[in-house]
Amino acid sequence: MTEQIGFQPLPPWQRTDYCGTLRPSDAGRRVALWGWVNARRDHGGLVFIDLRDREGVVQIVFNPERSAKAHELARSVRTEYFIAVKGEVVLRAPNTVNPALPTGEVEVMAEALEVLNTSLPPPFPIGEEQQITEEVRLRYRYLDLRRPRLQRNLRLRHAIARATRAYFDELGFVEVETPILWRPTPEGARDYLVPSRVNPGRFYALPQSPQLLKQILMVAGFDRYYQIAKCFRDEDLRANRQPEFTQIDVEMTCPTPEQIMAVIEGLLARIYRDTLGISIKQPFERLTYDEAMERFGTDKPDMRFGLELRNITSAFAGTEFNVIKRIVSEGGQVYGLRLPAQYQLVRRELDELVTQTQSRFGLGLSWAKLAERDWQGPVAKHLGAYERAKCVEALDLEAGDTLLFVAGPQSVARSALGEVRLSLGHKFSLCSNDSLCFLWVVDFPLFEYSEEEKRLVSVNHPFTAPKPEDLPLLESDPLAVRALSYDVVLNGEELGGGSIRIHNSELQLKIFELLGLPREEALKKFGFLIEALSYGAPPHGGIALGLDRIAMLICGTESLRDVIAFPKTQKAVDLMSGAPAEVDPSQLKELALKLV
RNA sequence: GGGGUCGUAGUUCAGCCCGGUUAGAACGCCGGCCUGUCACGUCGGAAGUCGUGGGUUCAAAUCCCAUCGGCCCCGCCA
Repeated sequence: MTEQIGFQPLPPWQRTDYCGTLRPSDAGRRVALWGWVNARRDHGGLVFIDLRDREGVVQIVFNPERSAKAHELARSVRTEYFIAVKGEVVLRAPNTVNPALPTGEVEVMAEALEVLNTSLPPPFPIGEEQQITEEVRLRYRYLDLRRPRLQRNLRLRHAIARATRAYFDELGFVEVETPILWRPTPEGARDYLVPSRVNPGRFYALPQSPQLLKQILMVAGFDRYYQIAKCFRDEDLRANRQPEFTQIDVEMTCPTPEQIMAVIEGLLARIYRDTLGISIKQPFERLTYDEAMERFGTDKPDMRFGLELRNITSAFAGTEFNVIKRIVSEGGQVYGLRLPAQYQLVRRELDELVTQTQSRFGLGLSWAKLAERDWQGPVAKHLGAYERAKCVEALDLEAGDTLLFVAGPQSVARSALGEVRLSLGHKFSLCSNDSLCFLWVVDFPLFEYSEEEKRLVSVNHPFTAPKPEDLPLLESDPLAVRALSYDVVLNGEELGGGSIRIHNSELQLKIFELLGLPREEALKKFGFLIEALSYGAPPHGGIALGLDRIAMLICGTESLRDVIAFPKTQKAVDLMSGAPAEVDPSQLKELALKLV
C-alpha cells in the first residue's frame, strides 16, 4: 500500500541553476534543474516542456535520440507536475529563438527526467496573466502565489523590509520585538481578544500598535527604536484595510518633529531607491492641517493635481439665492472650485456629482458654466452680478470654465467639495501614476468633539503632546489646541503618522481627564504608563508607517490583498484554511468560556 | 449596521430585459496522430446542483421573495 504512493523524500540530484537564469553564455554546460511544468508541447517524436521556477521559464527539449527513457516519461508529464531535469544547455538554431523569453536564445537538451510530484489540473493557469475571480484565487492561494505577479509583489515587499532594516541599522536604531499578547485598551479600535486559560475570565488583546511599548522602550533607554510590527484591529475591511497589518514603527528620544520627518524622508527615499531605483525629491512639501482642509477639503490631499478649493462665502454676503442665504446666515460657509474650460462635464456627469454629494454629505452641489454670453445651469439665475463678479475674482474664472460650489457647515462643505475635487481628478485622469507627491500634514488638532459620545476624543491618540504655545488653551478652549503631530501622505494616501509624546505623568493624567477618563480610572487602565513616565522618562516621539500600503504603491496595485501572502476577505475569512473556525467544546471549557 | 455589484462546465464568459429547443463559446481536461514547437497544430471526446431555499407559472438560468458568498463603498478604523 505505502509503496504504491511512491514517495521520495529527497531529490535525485541537486540543482545547479535556476531555470530563468540560463543564457547563451551557459551553452555547453550540463545543468540540473527543478521546477513546475509551465506548458508541454508533445509532437509525438519531440516533446517540449517549459519549466518554471521562481526566476522564470526555460524550454526543455526531450529528444528520443538523447534519451529514450526521458522522452517516454516526458510524454506522461502534465501541467504543474514538479519535475527534475538534467541536460545540456545548447544554443537554439537562429530560426527557433524565442525573443519573448529572457531564456529564449537557449534550451536544455534533456538527458534525465524525474517526476518528483504529480499535480491535479490547476483551477486556473499559473503561467499566463489572466483575470481570475478573487474568490478562486484566495481559495487556492498557494497557486495564486506561484504566479509571476504575486511572486514579484512579495519580493518587492521583501526588498522594502530589507531596505528598512538596513536604513535604520545604519542610523543606530535598535529593532526590539514587542509582545503579541498584550493588554486590552479602552480607546481606539476594537480589540482582538485572547482568553487566558491560566487566568479564567481575563483576556489578552492583540496589539493595535506597539504605541505604549515603544514609549516605554524610550523610558528604558533604547534611545532609537524601530520594529516591523504586526498590528491587529477588529474593524470592517476595505481594499486598503486588513484586520492584521504591518507597521514600520519608530520612536526616538528627544527628537524634534523636523528630525523625525527627515529620518522618514530618508527611509522612503531609500525604499524607492532599493525597490524601483527611483530617486524622490526631498524635502517633502508641507501643509498645516488647517491649510490642507481649506485648500483640499481633506487631511490627506492628493497633490498630483490642482483644482483647489476657495472659500467664497463673502461673495454671497448679500445674495438673493435663498438656500445659500439661509445657510450663510446660520454661520455656514460656501466653498467653490474652478474646473478649467479644457475639462468639460456633460449634464449627466454633473447630475451624478450632485447626487453623490447629496447622498454622502447631505449638501447640495451647485454648478454653473461660464458660456460666452451668460452663465448656464440650473442655479445661474440665482446668481446676481455681484456674486458672479466676486466668484470670478476669487477663483480666476474664465470663459468656458465650470464653477462648482457647496454651502454648509464649514467642515462638511469642505469635505464634500474635497470629494468632488477627487472625483474630477480621477475622471479627467489627472492622477498620473508616475508622479510621486509626498507631503507632510502637520499641526493636527489635539481633540475633536464626538457627537456620539458627547465628549472630547483624541484626533491622533491620547499620548500626543500639545504644541507648547497652545498649552494655555487646554482648559479654556481645548478644541483650539494643536498637536505636535505629522502625517505623511503620498498621492492622497496616508502612509503613516506620528507625534511628539507626552512624557510628563501629570500632563498625561490631565489629558485623560479632558477625554473623560478620571484620574482614578486612568491609573487603573494606564497606571503602568503613568508610573513609567514618573521615572525620568525623557522627551520622546516617533511615527508609524503602513508597510502594506507602501508595498501597494510600490507594486502599483489597488488592493492590499495583492501584497499580503495570505489575506482575508471582506468578511475577515481566510478562504484557504477556513479561519476563523469553530472550536471543540472542551477547548471552551478549558478557557472558562461559554458561547451566547 | 447600510448602499451598490457579481454568482451559469475546472476557468473566463454569453444566454436573463422580452419565461418555452438537448443551456452555448473559448481556454483547460481526456484519447488518437504529429521531430522544431513555444497560446504548437490536427481529429475525436467528456464535462453543468445555472450559489442555496422558497414562491409565481402549464413551464423558471430567465420573473418575485429570502438567504449565502466574492468585490466596491458609507458607517467604523484613537
